[in-house]
Amino acid sequence: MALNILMVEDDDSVAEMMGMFFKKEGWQLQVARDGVEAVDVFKKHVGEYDLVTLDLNLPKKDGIQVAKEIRELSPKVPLIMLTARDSESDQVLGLGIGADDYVTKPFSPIALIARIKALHRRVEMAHDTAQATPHSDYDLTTSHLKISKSRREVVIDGQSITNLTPKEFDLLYTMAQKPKQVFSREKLLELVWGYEYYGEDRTVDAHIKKLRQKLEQKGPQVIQTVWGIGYKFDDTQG
Amino acid sequence: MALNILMVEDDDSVAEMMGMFFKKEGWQLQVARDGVEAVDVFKKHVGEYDLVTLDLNLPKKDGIQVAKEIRELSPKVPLIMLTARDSESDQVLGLGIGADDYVTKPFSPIALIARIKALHRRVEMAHDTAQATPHSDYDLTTSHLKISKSRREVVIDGQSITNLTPKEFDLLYTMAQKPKQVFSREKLLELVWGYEYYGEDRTVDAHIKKLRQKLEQKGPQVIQTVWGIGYKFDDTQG
DNA sequence: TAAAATTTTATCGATTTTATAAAAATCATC
DNA sequence: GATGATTTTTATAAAATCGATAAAATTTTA
Repeated sequence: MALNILMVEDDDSVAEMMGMFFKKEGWQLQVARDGVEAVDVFKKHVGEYDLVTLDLNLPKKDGIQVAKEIRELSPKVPLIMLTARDSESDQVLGLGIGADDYVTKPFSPIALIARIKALHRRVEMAHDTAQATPHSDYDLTTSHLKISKSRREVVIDGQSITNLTPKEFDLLYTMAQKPKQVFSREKLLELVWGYEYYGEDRTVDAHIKKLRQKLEQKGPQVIQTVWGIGYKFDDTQG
Repeated sequence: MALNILMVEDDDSVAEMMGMFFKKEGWQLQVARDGVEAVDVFKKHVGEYDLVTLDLNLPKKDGIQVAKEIRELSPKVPLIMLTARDSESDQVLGLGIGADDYVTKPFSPIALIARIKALHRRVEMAHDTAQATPHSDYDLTTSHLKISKSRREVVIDGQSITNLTPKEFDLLYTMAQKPKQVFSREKLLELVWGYEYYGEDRTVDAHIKKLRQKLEQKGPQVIQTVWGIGYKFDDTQG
């Protein structure tokens, strides 16, 4: 993941700090210091940025206006808004600018990086599935089950399951994407709950249990325990 | 996760409070009250701390200088800077010396603990290749067998073995990485069980026996006893 | 060949890990 | 805000593994 990021930020210290963290990740950073510069730079390199972060309070032209103009140039580029207060975040959402995420200041560099990775992963996945399943309702098919992300529905041996909770669905989908691969509880926490979540390993167990309950009413055992390591999805046996 | 943490903090009330919270987590806390003490303590116990938290504003020697000196002694030790909310220029300087995260004061104990856990997990994961996404299904192939670390699976003469315990798998993988090389029991204890483990040689024998049982049901003898020395992996004969 | 040393095998309690259920906390919706 | 659904935590039971020991088998050596 070698990202090219445009950061619109008037506070040099913030930009500089993020530059150092991005460098560690191997990412390129371009900084624009006010709204007018932001639009100019984006226009000149349209299509080149993988992601834009945008401060709401900017000199010369405010963040909302900049967001709108960027959206006109590139309707799909991932956009993260940086806002000073929660009330502003609500504003951003209310305005329907089409920001993909927002982060309130002050934020930790790690947190912003986590958000960028998560957002980028979402975008990549949407891209993949769009290519992979243009003719099918389902995003993923294995021996015994079919999964539709848009409908949040799982079909196991022809029987539909629509009552999975969000966590249950995400857990199943994450593991089913790589059948037979063993996922540690820590890895599942990172992939399903997100980098910024800090919970107990046992939480995963609890969700696995409920997921198994719902799935195994209607089909074979598809989630196996790998003792001392974690869990895996495999519906090719039994 | 039993961490040993060095907290460099001149405010006793902060240190004391964190001490209580860390205790709940089962973590060890060492406190240094000024910059000079910090470097002294770190130097004396170099390599022993899993993580250092460092206040930027310290008596005697400032946090930036302390960070630099700690970095020279241990380039990789996770380092979290604690900074006053409005001194962002300090943040930048602090981060220039390779801090891994920073937390702005005042912070809640829970938040700092969360950051510590996240950072520690990140460091652990960087070490841990077992959970990484593989390029191929198998990490290692020899005459009779293929080994997949991510699946914790061994295929011997085309037949899959998925019921190896963690120790059994690690033992096989360790030896199979260098076929024909003889490993003493001590060496295997070190490589598989770890440096800190002080156990009996016979333990290795017991695990070798169980491993052979599982493997030799489905294929040829792949682990040979080297009398008076130890064991080796070799599946080129038989 | 007999004795000594080493390896293999079998067994078992202690420890670690996982499953399950239920309580507590959080979140979302009206 | 109250209510119900979801998520998380906690407690305990159940299962599997680990590590030590000792006995049996094998190999070495005297």
